[in-house]
Amino acid sequence: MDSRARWQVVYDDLREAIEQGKYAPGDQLPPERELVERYGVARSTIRNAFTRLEQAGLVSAGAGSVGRTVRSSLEISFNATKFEVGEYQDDVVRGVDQWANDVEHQGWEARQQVTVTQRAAPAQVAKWLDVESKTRLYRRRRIRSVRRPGAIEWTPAMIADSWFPEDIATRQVNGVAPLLEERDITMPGGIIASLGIRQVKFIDELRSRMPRDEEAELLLLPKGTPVGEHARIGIDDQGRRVRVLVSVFAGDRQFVRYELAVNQSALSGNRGESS
Amino acid sequence: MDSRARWQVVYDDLREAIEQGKYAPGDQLPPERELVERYGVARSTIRNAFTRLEQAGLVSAGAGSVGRTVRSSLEISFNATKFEVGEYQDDVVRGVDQWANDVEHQGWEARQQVTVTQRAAPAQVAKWLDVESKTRLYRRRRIRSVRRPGAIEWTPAMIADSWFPEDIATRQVNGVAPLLEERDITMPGGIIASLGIRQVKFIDELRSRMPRDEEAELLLLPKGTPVGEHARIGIDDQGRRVRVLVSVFAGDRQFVRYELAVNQSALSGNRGESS
DNA sequence: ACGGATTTGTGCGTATGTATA
DNA sequence: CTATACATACGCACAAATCCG
Repeated sequence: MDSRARWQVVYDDLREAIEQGKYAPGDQLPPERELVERYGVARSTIRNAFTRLEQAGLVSAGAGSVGRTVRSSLEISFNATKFEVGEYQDDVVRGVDQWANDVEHQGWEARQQVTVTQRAAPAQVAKWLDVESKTRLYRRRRIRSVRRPGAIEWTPAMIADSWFPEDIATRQVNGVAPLLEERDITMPGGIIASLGIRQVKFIDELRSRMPRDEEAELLLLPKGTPVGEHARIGIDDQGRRVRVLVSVFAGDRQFVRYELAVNQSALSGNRGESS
Repeated sequence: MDSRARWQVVYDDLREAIEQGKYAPGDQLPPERELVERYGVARSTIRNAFTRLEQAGLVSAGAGSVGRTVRSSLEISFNATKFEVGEYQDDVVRGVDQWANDVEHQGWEARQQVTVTQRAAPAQVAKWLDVESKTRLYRRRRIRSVRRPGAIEWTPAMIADSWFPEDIATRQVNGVAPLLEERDITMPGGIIASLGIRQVKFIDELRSRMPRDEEAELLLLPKGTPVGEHARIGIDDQGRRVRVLVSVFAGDRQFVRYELAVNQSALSGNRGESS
């Protein structure tokens, strides 16, 4: 009758039940033992179905009496056009940067932890900055976390790594090199501008990929959760690539937003759009 | 000595070998049977390790003599600022749209298959278009594929679904409704403009998520491959949301690119950027 | 066109370890 | 401490896909 594999029958049933809301986000799913009885199959078959539900991002697991539960998504947006490019009004007095500002407008509390290290450029970073691979660079890492006001637990939401060539990272203002300070810093116009660098253009690249092991650990990612990678390359008025900001965020917690005004003259001169 | 689980020893060894290039993209990995002997563990333990390598996107599998192979990435970029917004010059005579144009500049051949259906708005689409859920809409789907010149096989790269309200989808030019035509259409200024609609603003949302079953099938995604979802909402001069273009692409084949000019006046008036 | 060899896919049963409430 | 539930691990058997001669 049913040509589907046994694990797939279980998979389809559970998936349908979840999508129809019979199990709400956070609900506990039946334990393996119970499904073994209900379907009359081996435990490994049930586990196969669950493994795939985890891969599909619908279910997460924890040993003990938590069992398997339906995943929920937080859906925080991050506006990449307002960020740096546009009209954001930040609060230097409160020491809040633009990401935090954006997130707080959506009803979250935000914080970040900063670490600065010197290290050889990974291949991809070298390509972005247009330098030799393994050039010594400075990496300013910010682990950004959010929580609902009143909540106790912080949820890590983003790893934001800025990479700088040595001469830029070590530039000083008033006797200190702000990019090397391991704390949350805000400066009028942004740190980079305060160092006398005029960024005139950004190139953004956005990718969807599976996390590296380190990222999965830092972001507390359940198995099978993809990440978004947002790389912003800053180019100054000399055409030099002065830094790249690589933001890695959990796909189930955050998305990126752009707002673009249509260039009417370009559009009318344009030809052939097959929307 | 080694507190790692047995499967993890195998996982770490293989992962390191792949990352160090001992197995190049496309290379075949040792079969399960051989690793069972080498490590002296059960086959299910080896399979556990491989399952996680597949989840991490490093390895893909196929029964028979193909065995397990190291995955490669194609890395096609897709410029979201030039697309519709910017200065692209397309070729109406050749009937090439902007996506194809972009891809062909990177040395690929491109084609797309178009299907148009009428259907109830899914919840997410309804939110994007700001209409009631289940409103009848038209969906214009384009399956976009690429290949290297000279190659035989087409690789599906993107599912591009445009959703329109009924009154817009059925609008006619010269007696035909171009949005309902199931073929590749290009028009001067784009189809939408030719229908008398002036889009003045786009809102783009980008997400990283696991594919739905249908998407995995259409894009021939190996297990554990995430997708990028790029939604472009078009807003006309009345403030109406006239369409949403939802592009779903394989994370291992394509990424999105934006080029942004920095608004210097906004930036200098801006305060507090903690790059 | 077919058959055999290889390799992964599916499935069973069982046992023990580990995390959680 | 204990019951529950998932994690890891062993071994076995047969099915299905693929490639090659």
